Amino acid sequence: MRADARKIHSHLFAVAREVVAEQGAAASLREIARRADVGLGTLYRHFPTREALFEALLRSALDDLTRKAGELESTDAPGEALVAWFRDGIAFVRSYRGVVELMAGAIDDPQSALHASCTTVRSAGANLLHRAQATGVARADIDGADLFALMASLGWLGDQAAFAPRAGHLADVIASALLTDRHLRSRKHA
Amino acid sequence: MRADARKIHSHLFAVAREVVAEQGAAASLREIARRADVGLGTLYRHFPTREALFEALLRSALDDLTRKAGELESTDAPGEALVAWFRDGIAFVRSYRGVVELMAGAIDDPQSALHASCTTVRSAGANLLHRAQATGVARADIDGADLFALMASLGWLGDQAAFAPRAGHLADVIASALLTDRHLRSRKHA
DNA sequence: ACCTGAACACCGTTCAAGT
DNA sequence: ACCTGAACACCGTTCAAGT
Repeated sequence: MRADARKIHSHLFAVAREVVAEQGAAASLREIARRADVGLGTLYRHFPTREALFEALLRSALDDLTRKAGELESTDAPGEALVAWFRDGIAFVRSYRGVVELMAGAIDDPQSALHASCTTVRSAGANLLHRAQATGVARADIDGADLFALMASLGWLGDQAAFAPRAGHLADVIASALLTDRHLRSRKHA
Repeated sequence: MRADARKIHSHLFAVAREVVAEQGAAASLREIARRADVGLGTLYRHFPTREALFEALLRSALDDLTRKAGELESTDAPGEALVAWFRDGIAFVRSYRGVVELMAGAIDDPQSALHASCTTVRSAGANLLHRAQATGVARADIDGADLFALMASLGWLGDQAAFAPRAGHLADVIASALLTDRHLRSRKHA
């Protein structure tokens, strides 16, 4: 990439982060180009799709989330690790208002620039889930895709003004539903 | 209303139902007017907002849902009634793809034409929830707003192609989380 | 009393023309 | 090699003009 292009790229990235933080994932691409003082075609050249832009915006938070799953696996008990990561996952999908819609559309679409990111998150969660299921503390009738869907639905709740105040509490309710009685009893006795 | 206007009104209603069934709640209003062979301003005259149109489209299904809550209260045990109505509620919010977003926006906005419809649904559910809580079969730490939010989130899952296949199963998982151990034990012994 | 559709202010996406 | 912005095909919403 030419030096001037690299400069525009990072400028666009910074402006996009700002606009998306303000207006959410449905922000107008025209508005981003406008604020960056760049032709609309230039934005498309650097980020050919909305998904490509978000892939860039989310990359570092995504890497953090994947790393976190590994850490929790070595530091926490299976049930606690699963629930803690579930919360981190919800926080991640709430990085930007509306991003969860983009992720829901990408998880089953190999063409999407966000596809790999989404499947990585799903796998990281599936690992923690399987570990918790193997020790009998997580219910056996859900899989990694279910865990991802539940995370997404809680992210969506947080995006809706009317539901956001209760989203945290509902995350607790659902997190507890991931665990088995055996786990819940053992925590009471601890 | 003049006779010709009444005729156009019911024609618009029928065409809107058709287009929305095909394209979801985000369908273009222009497209509806076009297919109805009516000026765009005429659509706006009959249904001044998207919410007003959906209020009309959903009215009868909404009435059914409210009546159903009363019926279940007199025919079913508190826990079973709650869970059965929870499923009906999810089916209702799934009447049309994307309608759940409209409802989420309306529940806390008294200006919305859908506001009354949404609060009616929420109340009907709250009654069944309170009854189940009074007999100790539903967990005490959720309220009618939580129940409504959970229904909405499951409706949203059903709207996402990637999540829809598991939405039914996830509804089971969450429905069971609404109930207490006491209820679940009593069912096992039955 | 009711209907019409042009007008306005926006979108996303593409691509010939410029530097 | 890269950037530009007009062009195209859409939106939602309003409102003067018509019947």
